[in-house]
Amino acid sequence: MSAKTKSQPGRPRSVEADRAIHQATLNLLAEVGYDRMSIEAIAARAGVGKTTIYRRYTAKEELVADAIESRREEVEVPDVGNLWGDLDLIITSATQMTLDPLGRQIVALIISTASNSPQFAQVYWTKYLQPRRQAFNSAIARAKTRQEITTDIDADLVFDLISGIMLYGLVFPPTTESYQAYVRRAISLVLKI
Amino acid sequence: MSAKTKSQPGRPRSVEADRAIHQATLNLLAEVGYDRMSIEAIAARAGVGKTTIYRRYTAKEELVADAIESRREEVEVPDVGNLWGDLDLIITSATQMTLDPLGRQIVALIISTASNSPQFAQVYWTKYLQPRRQAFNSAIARAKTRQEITTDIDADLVFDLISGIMLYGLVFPPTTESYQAYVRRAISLVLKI
Amino acid sequence: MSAKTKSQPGRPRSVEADRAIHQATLNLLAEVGYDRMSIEAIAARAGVGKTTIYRRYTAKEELVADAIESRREEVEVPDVGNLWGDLDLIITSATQMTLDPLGRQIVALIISTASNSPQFAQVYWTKYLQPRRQAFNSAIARAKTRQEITTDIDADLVFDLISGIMLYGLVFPPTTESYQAYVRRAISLVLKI
Amino acid sequence: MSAKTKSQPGRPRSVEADRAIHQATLNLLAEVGYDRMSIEAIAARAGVGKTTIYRRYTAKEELVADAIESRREEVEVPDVGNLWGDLDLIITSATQMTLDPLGRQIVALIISTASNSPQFAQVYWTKYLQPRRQAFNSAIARAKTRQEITTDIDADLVFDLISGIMLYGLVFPPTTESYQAYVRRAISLVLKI
DNA sequence: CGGTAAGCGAGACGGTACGTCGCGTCTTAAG
DNA sequence: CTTAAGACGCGACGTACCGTCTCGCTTACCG
Repeated sequence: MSAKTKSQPGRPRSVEADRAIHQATLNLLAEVGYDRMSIEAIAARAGVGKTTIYRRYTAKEELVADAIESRREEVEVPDVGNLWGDLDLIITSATQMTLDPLGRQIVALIISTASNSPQFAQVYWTKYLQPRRQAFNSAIARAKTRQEITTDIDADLVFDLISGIMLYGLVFPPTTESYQAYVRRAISLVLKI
Repeated sequence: MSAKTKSQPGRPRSVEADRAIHQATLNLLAEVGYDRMSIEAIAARAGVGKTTIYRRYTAKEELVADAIESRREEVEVPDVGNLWGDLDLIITSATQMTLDPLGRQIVALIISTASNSPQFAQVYWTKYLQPRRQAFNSAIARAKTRQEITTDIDADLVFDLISGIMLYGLVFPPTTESYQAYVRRAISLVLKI
Repeated sequence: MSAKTKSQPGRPRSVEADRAIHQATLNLLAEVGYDRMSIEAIAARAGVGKTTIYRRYTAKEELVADAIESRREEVEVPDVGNLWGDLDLIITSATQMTLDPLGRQIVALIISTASNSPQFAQVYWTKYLQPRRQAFNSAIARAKTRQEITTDIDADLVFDLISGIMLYGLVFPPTTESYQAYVRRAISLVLKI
Repeated sequence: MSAKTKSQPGRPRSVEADRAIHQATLNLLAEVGYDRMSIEAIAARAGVGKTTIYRRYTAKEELVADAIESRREEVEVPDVGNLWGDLDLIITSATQMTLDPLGRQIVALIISTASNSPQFAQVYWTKYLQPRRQAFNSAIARAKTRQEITTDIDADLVFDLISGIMLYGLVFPPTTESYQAYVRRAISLVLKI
């Protein structure tokens, strides 16, 4: 008895509107950034009444979090055969997200708001951090198998340290070397290799 | 004699107004936070016309950066005789900044905006990070002298890693242990001690 | 059936707001006069957002012209049986308008602005001048019937002359006699009676 | 001995500044009109500090009245040998004042403010009306001498009626004939010629 | 199959804050 | 003691969005 799809009375919410709202939100986020992005502009861009947005979301945060979450985004789990190859892929994948304007805005937004807004922190965690942490754990496990790493390491803490330095490097970009080189140097130090 | 202090024509800007604006800005920042803080309210609180603020700053960022910069803040360079004692003092000093509301807001603000605004990044760097980096370097040097540390380490990079994990821990607070314990564990790992 | 009353989409404009705006405008006009009357004050007095006013009117002139026009004002067409009786009523009716503060302000405003603003001139013409001109024409016609007047006169031009002297007398009030006496003297001269 | 030119202590007021202020005031009056003309703009245009203006005048009215009064303006008293010739000259002289922008603004200003501001009424009276009234009186007197006019007329009242119709014609311009023709027709009627 | 109930676009509503302009006063140093 | 310059506290400007509220009009389902 699938009572799950119990239909409510009245006209159902339009999925077209959902899509249009998500799209408009992401476009505007990329173009003007979170702060300068007005609900009014989103509604106009999506060709939708403001009511239709406010019926779905009570706060701008919710709206944007949902829009970000709706983005299809694959995090590939690489296995190129050696540790540094895997790590480079992970770093690159994490970094290239900041290359298009939307990615930059999303990162900036997460940094800005994650600490205040569980909303965003959650989305960011499950959507971006979690998959990469898993990929990282797998890479480390494989490296141990290959005996590239012999010592016991706290993979989670190492991952956090690397995430931390990457975050820090975005906020205060290194001046004497490239971002990539800087991060690689940090990883070396942490992994003692 | 250089004519540096060449006086401009016209009535000079009021230093009283400067002070009042700084004070009102910091108070409101602590009370309602950066986003909800209106220029109008600052002017009212400071007993000053809006013009007087707009004459000095073209953007809210500038105003707040300047107000933060104007705060007298001593970063003591501790020397308690052993490495962990020194490190604990540094961590604590960095952490306790987030204890009063103003400190919390300032940190949140820096995290929020530093990546977008060179303005804030610069202030944060010279006012908060730089002194602590120096203190850290001294502590490491003393530890070497005492032979608590024998290996050669890249103190700057280590400092960045620690700063990074502290930042990361603010954005995604650890769930299974205290912030302090989390940071100590990370430092241990990085310093291999 | 013509589709004249084709209803626009969206929420219709509030007639309550219309009324409140008119009333507040007239009150403030009477209290402080046109120049010192701020849109902000009107909005506050009417319990209405500034936007609601700016949505309806692009200029203060328009707003005030509309408010004045909305005033119900009867111009009685007198017939007391002889010419001078009729004329006195017309003069009095025109004059007494300046007795309450609102009337004074409206007259002052029309005098001030009519030459610059077709807006006001039009309102004043159709609302105040036209009815009186008609009343005057009727009075003259009746006087001819009664043979109080024998010569042929250009009633419109005479009316303009009288209006002119009344205007002139408001701008440069006579010093040696009353306004009413001054106007009567002028009418005598023009009508050669 | 002539203590008239008793010199005050301190620096005397600059007559250059006086002239510059007058000139700037008249220029701006012509360009943007009385209402939109700001003291700040006058000071800037005149190359003068605001203080210098406020020291001389306490109100905008005073300033403008003084500037207008300072204008050199000749009202010629014509005598061309017959009444209508004289009258035409007077009408023309009065009318052509409204041809350049400054003239238009001055007339509009006088109409606007004369009834409220004795200041302006006085200036307008002595500077513009009085001379023309005298010219008119002379013309009438000469016409009597020439026996162009035989009846006794109240020249002052007639002048006021003509002034009135000219004012009225400026506020509500005649639509079926020229201003000049309209005024001539009115004069005919009043003078019964 | 016709009624009922929610969703929809549009856009007006009372507000708050924006950044600008001008007011009339004041404070400088220079003359 | 005046001057040019220009900062000051203040009040209003006209605009942009906020989140809420009507409108007339679809949609769907349910009895």
